[in-house]
Amino acid sequence: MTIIQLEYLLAVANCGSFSAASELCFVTQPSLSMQIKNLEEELGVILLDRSKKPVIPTDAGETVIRNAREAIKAYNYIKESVAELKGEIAGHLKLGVIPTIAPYLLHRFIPGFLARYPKVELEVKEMKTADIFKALGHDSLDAAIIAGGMCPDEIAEQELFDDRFFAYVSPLNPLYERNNVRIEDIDMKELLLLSDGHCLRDQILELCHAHRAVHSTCSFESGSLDTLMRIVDNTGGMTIIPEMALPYVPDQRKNQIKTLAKGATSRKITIAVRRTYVKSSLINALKKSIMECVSAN
Amino acid sequence: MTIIQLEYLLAVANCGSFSAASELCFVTQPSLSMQIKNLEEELGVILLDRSKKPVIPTDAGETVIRNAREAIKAYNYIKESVAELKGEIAGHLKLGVIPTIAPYLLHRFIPGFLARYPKVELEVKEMKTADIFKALGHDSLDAAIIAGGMCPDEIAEQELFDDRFFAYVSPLNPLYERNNVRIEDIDMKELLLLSDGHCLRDQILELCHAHRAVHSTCSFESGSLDTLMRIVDNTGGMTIIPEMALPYVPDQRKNQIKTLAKGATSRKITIAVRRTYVKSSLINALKKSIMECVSAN
DNA sequence: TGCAACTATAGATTATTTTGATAACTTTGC
DNA sequence: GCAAAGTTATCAAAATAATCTATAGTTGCA
Repeated sequence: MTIIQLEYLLAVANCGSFSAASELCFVTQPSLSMQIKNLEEELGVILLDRSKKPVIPTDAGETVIRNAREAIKAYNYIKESVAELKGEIAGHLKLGVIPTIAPYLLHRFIPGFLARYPKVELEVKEMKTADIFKALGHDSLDAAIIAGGMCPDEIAEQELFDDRFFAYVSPLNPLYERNNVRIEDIDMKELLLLSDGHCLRDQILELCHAHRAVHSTCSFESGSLDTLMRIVDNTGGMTIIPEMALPYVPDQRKNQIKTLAKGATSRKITIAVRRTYVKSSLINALKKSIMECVSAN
Repeated sequence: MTIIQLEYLLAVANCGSFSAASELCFVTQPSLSMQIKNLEEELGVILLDRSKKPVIPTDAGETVIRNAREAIKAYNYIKESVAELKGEIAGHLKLGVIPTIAPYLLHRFIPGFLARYPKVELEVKEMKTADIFKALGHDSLDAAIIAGGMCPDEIAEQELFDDRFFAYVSPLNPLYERNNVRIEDIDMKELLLLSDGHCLRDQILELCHAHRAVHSTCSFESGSLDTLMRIVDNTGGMTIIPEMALPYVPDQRKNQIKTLAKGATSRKITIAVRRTYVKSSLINALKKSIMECVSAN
């Protein structure tokens, strides 16, 4: 039983196919098949059910895969601890970012981060929060930038900064006349929201429901805040946007931005990592880069 | 960085010598030296200081060794979990037993245990409690049978049974006339004790000190209870022996055994294992075997 | 039935590990 | 200080293991 065999097994478990896994591992398919066969022979159990499409683990396979993930984590942590000891900021960092943060934050810290730590290979992926938690769980991600506050136990959060909410109101909307919008004045029928699965959507709904019991359906939904704002511009509606989106509102639209009155009208931006065997030196470097470019404002 | 390299490293760390480690790993010394060199090259740090005798780890080596132990544990646990899944009671079990338990318990359960689980390779070692805790820490032992109650945090105990204390009194001693001895009647000058490091010695001292503040030096010390009893027979002294030793007192000496009056006059016999990645199926089998032969009395 | 996509098998090739012999280096005792 | 003993490093050859290419055998789907 070698580390390579375990890595091949995890690759198959992750992508549900021998041939796809072999590409991921940069070997030919027979090579990978052979190693998995050897592993099964040594353990004396069939680990994968090849008759199913996609290939799924057997019960024994589930157990081995679960434990193998732990073992590989501990194994990788050895190299990591040495790098940290040497003070080297190097290695591969897989970072997830939620869609309501990515367009406003990524381009600000990534150039600086890469310039400062040239040995780091950064791989960024835009993902929704639920997928991020799953990916952190089986090491498809090392860390993620999310709106915090509802992490499962096995994920740890480090707070970066607070991100206030603002109303973005169409000139055709009666609220356009105000400079400060009260939550209870918002007409839910005119509130445009992100599509399901975006945590910003849930946060905004929660914000509104805290002030009124009505559960209203929304007239339009989109996956992108920018799209949402453009729709607002051309209808009588409104939406709620985070502070980090403000600089990207065109100047002639700036007067459509309204502050929100009182209450917990903000989200916390955090870095989420799994609790065991994190690439702590890389994460700290990342945190430093983000904090610097945020506080530079 | 392969598992074998890590195992070689741990072997050197455990025995302080390349050549000794190579015997332990069943390879030649050049082979082991080469692999360690490769590991050092890959990690980019010197792990072992060869100038010292015995060879000691560098600071980086300490870190790597610590993390490698964790990784190897997790790695071994994979096989173990499969064995457990298959319901197989098999594998290698390294068991430590303290000297005041070994001669009275081992021979009773070992034959039955080995007969019942023929695939288990049992390796028993008589060790003092402090050494057992250390050995459990770096996997030189899988489990141990000890007198419980003072385990460090990282060691877990499972209670087996209670073992009462009895007085074993010389016919020449005034207490010989009694059937029940009170702790406070014992003359510390006549109490023979095991040599330093035996936990039974500490337990008895504690027992006596709880009843009187005097701190007396003992006139004689031995490493074996049997020796102690033979000395008692031929002097006017006495000692304290555990219940499990009673059947091995010769019949003509049985009347030298006296019960002890009230108080916590017993020790708890427990199985100690480290908290992570234990060979739980093996341990359970062991526990079962011991409990059966103990309750058979 | 036949095509497409997938996994298994086989033999040749390449890479890695181990070995045995030996050299270089440390300690220890005299 | 200088052998003698013990320990680690080096090197080329042999043994072992992993990979590749090519191909055969599956399975699912039209």
